Amino acid sequence: MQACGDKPRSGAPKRVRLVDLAAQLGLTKGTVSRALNDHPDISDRTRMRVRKAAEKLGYRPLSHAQAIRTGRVRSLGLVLQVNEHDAHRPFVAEFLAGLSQAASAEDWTLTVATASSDTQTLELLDRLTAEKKADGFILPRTKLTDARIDFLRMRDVPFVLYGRTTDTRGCAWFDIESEKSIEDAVTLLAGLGHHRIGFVPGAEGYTYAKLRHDGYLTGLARSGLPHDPNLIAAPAMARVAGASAAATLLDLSDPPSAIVCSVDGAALGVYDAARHRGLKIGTDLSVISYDGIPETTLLDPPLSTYRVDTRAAGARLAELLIKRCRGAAPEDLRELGRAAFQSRGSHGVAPETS
Amino acid sequence: MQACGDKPRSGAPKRVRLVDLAAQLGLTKGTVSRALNDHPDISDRTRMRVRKAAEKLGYRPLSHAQAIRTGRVRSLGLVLQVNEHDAHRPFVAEFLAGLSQAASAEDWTLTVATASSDTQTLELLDRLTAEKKADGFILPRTKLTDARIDFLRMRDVPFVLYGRTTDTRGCAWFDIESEKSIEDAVTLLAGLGHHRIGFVPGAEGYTYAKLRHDGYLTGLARSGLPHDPNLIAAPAMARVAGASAAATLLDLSDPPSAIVCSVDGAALGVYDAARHRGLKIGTDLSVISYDGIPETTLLDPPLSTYRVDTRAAGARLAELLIKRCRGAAPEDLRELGRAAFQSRGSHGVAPETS
DNA sequence: TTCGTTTTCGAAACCGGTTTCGGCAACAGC
DNA sequence: GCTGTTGCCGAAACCGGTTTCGAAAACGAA
Repeated sequence: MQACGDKPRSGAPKRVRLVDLAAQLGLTKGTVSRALNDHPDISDRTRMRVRKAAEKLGYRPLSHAQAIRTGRVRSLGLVLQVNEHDAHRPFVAEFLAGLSQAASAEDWTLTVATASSDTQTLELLDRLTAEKKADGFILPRTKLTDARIDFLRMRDVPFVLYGRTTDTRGCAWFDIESEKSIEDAVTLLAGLGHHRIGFVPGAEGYTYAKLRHDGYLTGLARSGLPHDPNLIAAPAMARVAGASAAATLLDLSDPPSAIVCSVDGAALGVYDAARHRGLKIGTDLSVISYDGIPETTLLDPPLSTYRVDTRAAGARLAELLIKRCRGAAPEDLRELGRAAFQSRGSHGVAPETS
Repeated sequence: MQACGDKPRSGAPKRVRLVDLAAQLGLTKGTVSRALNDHPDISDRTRMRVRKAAEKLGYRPLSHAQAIRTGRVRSLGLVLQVNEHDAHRPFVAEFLAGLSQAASAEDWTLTVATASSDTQTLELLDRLTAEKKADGFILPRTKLTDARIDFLRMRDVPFVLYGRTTDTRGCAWFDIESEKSIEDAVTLLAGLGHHRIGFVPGAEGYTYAKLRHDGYLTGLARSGLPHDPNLIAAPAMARVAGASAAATLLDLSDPPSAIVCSVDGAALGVYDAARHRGLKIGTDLSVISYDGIPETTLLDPPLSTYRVDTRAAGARLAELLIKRCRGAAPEDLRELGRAAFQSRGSHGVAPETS
């Protein structure tokens, strides 16, 4: 039973402020504040006494009241772009879970906004930084040259990339080395006897698209296969574009016996194109893709793909950004991870007719 | 070219505060503040002059500095529960888009946290309200008796339900009348000659699960069909549970010729169970479901389902909650919407052998 | 015992806004 | 011409914390 004044059945128990706590203890609010924030000029005895009283009275500082002096709101910003390709839609929940869980662990929160264009994304970053709704930002889906990075760099606002970029000055990042996975896929297929391996790139401009493209070429080189530009289709992020990309490959006079896709969304379309031509996935045509979206298990046969642990990525990004906001140098906050291959039924040995 | 002091090439242009703006205008900060907030005791001439200067200098108040006096941080809180059933995962991106877009339109932001249990959800609500990280909360997936509602009601914190609940005191809400859709589905199937229509309920405890169950019963009654308790399977939210629920229905001595699912996730499993028994969906067995997740178009045949415009729902909820935070009575903030039927290939006339 | 440190805390300024209060000037009414 | 409003703005308090500064008290060394 906390010693509440004499309001008998007031629904909302009055918030306890720093001064209340101080009065209760016979100290000044400055002293109490320093005690709670572990300043060295407070005796251990007092510090403990204050802690216990704060606990008992349920004192919790208002974050915006702290922010006014410290300048820090303890919040991570995230501007999601939801329009264009809906390919990354499925990851959002997992990504959020990782971010917010890691943020909560440090008593931070997550401020989310969504934009439908690059311009609107910059406007939102502008507003969020101007009003100081967040201390720093997570930038997903980074491009080779990325306007968000330029903007935040100019304003001296901390940020962490989920991806990489060309101009690395002041950049911290966490990224999955998808290029290694694509390279692996090519090597694996070559080992199964495939000589002609097609590739469906991701959307132009994004760093990961270029890296996966590079990974494809590296895989070919490592396997001693020639590079035929005809085997590289048009970029595709989703089912329909994937189908037409696969169509151009399969209609070649010398079509590939295997196709590697940069993203699972495109692979969905590859299945369509193959079905349409009477090709059986896994025997007539091998497909390996990347991402690990839930639909891949629904396909027949299930799609072999490299699965990204999006939740873990989010968690790591949050940790890095918090460190960055606390003053760590961006050069010390650069990490890479790997996707995990899910070997399922969509790839097999090359057909003999090849 | 703004008249900046004399720092020549400083990367970060110094933030302009209220006092700076006031000094520039030869006014006091109190006057400027009142001018910007449209107080009636400021002349139009001054108000205009202040506005223009604020625009020119790019003045944006710090939201946490305002909050300290006003008590409002202009932020909507959302605690997502991501663990248990991953059935709602696909909606998250759309829901967020709706919420944050409507919030942005009013210059508010969205604070998101994720929990993996009911207890953790309450802990997060506790922390977010204690630190005042949000002015109010959106409560998705409401239950018949919901601890979150009790908690927020007790603390006098504004909230809006995405769903309904039993004890409506102090509750504002927006919800889709899914019970009407389920009722429609049953009626539609009965009209196609189905006499025995099975039902796969949603997870127990959630209001929508009970409502959809009610809708099923209403649909039967309206169609003059008898209610056979054997036709109601165990609750299922996802593919595996859906498959086993469908199995028990299909293995009845007098199995249904149609199955209505409370959620699309369960319907995925119904397809599995049907395939396993050599039943052709759409002819041997009709299936109609609810939600409109993307996977439904991938199925063969595509699943007939009632699609919810999750983005629009999010947008409306944000608008309602902002009104609620501004003092509107909860009783005036109660709205209902409808899902849209996507008639696809998974339902048809009842087989004659029935 | 005395003097210089060190420890510990109170007092007050401070952060950047909002809100209250009071007074001056302009204006109307008689 | 004098008073009573009204319009408009300055001055200062205020919100709830954090941080600085200085002084009293405790401590150690000589």
